[in-house]
Amino acid sequence: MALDEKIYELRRDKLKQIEALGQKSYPRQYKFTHTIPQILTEDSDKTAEQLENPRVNVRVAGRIMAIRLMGKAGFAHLQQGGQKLQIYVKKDAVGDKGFELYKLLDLGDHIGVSGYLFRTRTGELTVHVEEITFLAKDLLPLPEKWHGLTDVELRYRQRYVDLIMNPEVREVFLKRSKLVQSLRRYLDEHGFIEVETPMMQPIAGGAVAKPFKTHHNTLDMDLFLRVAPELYLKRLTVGGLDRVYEINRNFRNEGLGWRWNPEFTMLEFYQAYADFREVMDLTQNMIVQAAKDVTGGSKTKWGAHEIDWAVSKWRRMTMREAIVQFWPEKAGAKPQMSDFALHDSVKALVERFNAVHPHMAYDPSEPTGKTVAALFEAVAEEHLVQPTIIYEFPAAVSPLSKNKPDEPDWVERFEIFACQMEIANGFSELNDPEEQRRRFEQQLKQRERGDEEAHQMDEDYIRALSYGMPPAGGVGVGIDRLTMLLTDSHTIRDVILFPLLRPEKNSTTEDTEEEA
RNA sequence: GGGCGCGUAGCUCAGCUGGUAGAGCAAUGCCCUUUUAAGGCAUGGGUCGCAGGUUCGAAUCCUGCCGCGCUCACCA
Repeated sequence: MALDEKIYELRRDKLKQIEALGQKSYPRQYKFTHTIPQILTEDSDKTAEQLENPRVNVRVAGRIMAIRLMGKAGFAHLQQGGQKLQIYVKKDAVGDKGFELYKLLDLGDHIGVSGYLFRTRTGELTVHVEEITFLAKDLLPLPEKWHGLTDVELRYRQRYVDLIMNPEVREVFLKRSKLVQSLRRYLDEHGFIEVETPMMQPIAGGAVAKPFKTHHNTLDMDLFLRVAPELYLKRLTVGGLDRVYEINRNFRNEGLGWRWNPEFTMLEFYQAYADFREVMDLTQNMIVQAAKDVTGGSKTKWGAHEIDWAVSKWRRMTMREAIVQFWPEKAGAKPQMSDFALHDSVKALVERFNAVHPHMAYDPSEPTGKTVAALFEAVAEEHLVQPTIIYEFPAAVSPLSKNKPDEPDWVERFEIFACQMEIANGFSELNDPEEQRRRFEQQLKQRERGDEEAHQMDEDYIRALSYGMPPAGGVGVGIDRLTMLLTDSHTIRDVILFPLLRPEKNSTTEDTEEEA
């Protein structure tokens, strides 16, 4: 028998002994007067004398995270809400049965105690226990108290244990929740309504990405998990929902990395009668407000960098300006604006860049605009640590945005970068159905070239646009990445509670697969 | 998918040029009525990721596989 199985059996045995003492093994509820965080905020400043007169009586519940028995008395630390409070259990105070119960308790058990607060000889705020109530048993041993749980794989697989042992993990997810709250509040206050659109779609549109495929049995229909809600949200602006947003999951069947998880959460919103500049400003203000709501200030730490979210500190430049500004000296003279217009001059830029840098992928048969966008990522992205707005994107990588009136190969689109990550993407929405059809047709040509990520034709979307979509600006914001920025997390897996992992060996899922 | 690294007790980790497995915490028993990484004495606990190979002998060397991490490529 494995050690943890032995401990499991031993603890089941103790549970029976606890029942024999008259305690319920799995009671239904516990009426508490205080939470542990509450006691710590209310009573941490009180002196020993102040706690004696008048006495502060408390009933609190928590999980045992440390326990020390010393003959006929003992201490334990209870944890609740990520915080710990010490309890003192004396045989004289809890009686024979109460002390028998105390001796049967293990690390990880849930108990409730009633008693009064006092300070120990060393000054620690402690509950002098008069009654212990057993609440639930931990049958499996918790990780070691000093080092805790550090194995990265175990932390992701058994996030419940990670959350018990590592308070900073709890903080990250509390901040993530605050972030989403803040974004919702901001949009609600600006007259947006929240909607939910299909995650299972017959055509996976709205972004350039490989979708996951699934199947509905009764309808005998192949479906895709959505890569973006975009086309559905814009159908809603056609329907008269002038300001809509959705916060939900997108699924992209692509590589994993520190910035990429196959399912990720995105905020998308659309505002009728606004262009890309107006939603750009709105997004910037919304993010600045969110940083304030989550962290309490306008500056946050990310690794060695201090990120200043104050609106006045944001930089704005066009994609072409960014390539010029961050062009590496080793690659020779900085590009001229006119170099971005022609296939051959762009090719020359790539060759100059690749000669002195790790090679960026380059396919001479791809549209010139696509190469420019790739060149931007290779040249500039790593320099974009402070919040920066990059605007004016090539039309070739923007099949859903409006053209710049004076430069039709470029579109009214922007992205927000910080800490070398793209965190938002927005544009003046293309609402001309005939131009949209031409864009889809261009994408189809890229598909024929073998680009699996290129957009498919969506006839119903074009039909919707044909009923007249108001001019609108729309934006997508990566919630996971924004959480990373605001919590100093350096991998997306640290801001996703249950990141995708391969199935565990000998797991039940594997067994059932074999049976099926 | 490519490259690099890791996998030893429930947890955190040692284990040398190959000689048959260790510590701390956790666990079990005993002592201890203000301790706090409590302490003291004693005890139990291992398919050294899996499968082959080399060898008299493998946790250790070799090969393959599985899992994880980092990184590169593709993508947000």
